[in-house]
Amino acid sequence: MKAYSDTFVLNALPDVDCSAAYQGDRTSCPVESTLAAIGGRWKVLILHELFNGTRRFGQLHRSLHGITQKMLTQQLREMEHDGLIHREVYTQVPPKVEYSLTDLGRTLHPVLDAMHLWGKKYLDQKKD
Amino acid sequence: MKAYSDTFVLNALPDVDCSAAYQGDRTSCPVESTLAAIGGRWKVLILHELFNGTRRFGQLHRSLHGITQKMLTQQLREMEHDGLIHREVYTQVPPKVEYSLTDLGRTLHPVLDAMHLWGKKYLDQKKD
DNA sequence: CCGTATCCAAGTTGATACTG
DNA sequence: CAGTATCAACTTGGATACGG
Repeated sequence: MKAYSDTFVLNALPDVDCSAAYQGDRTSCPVESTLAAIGGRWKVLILHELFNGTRRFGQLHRSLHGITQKMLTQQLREMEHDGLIHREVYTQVPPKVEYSLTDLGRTLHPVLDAMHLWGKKYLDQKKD
Repeated sequence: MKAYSDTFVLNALPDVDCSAAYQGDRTSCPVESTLAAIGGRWKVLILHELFNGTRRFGQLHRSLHGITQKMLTQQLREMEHDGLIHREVYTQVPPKVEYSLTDLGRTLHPVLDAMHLWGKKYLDQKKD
């Protein structure tokens, strides 16, 4: 019980009434906001790509095996709207569009890192 | 760019090919597994409750304003199946069922904590 | 008290074809 | 190259009623 209390800032959680988060929108609870920002079908994979550097639309399309153009555009637009990524359009023929992380987007790294660490432990444990 | 590289274990991410995660199931990438485990409509709120202690079904139902019995049962069953929570049935009349976090469930704390911290920063920034 | 069963509305994702 | 547009399939969540 006390195993985590001195390791993590646990009582950061209760300072917002997350139990009442669903009156109206889903953003009253910060955890829900984070989930909304990265919870899309492909968003963490897109973030993973962009953490490795700037990418063109076509590059992302080829890297994220199985994604359709529609979904890629849609997820990128949402992340741009949320301020996580930057979209740079080069007016030329043929067109060229580059996507990169914003400063805010880069601050997601510890979140993804925590999720990655837990996921690995979880997958290991499931083998038993 | 190097702002985070010495603060976090960044290159934990690329050791699994997350880009190819969607061939077959959605669990090849550890980050996706974590998302699957906590991504339900009410799961982080349920976890939040259970981090504060053991709860009866009715208690959860009252705390999570707006949740239906069907959804509460469904989310609890999924989390039980994933090994995050423990379900203790007391065979008595009227029936009594208690839910609590497992050890694995408790290890989610740093994840939720990271998400909570980021969400707060995100919500603050959106006010501008 | 703690559920299950059924039905339905809404949202999400995908397949496919087309365009500046 | 980097998208849009349209339609169909699938998934999710909720309202309601009933049961041990």
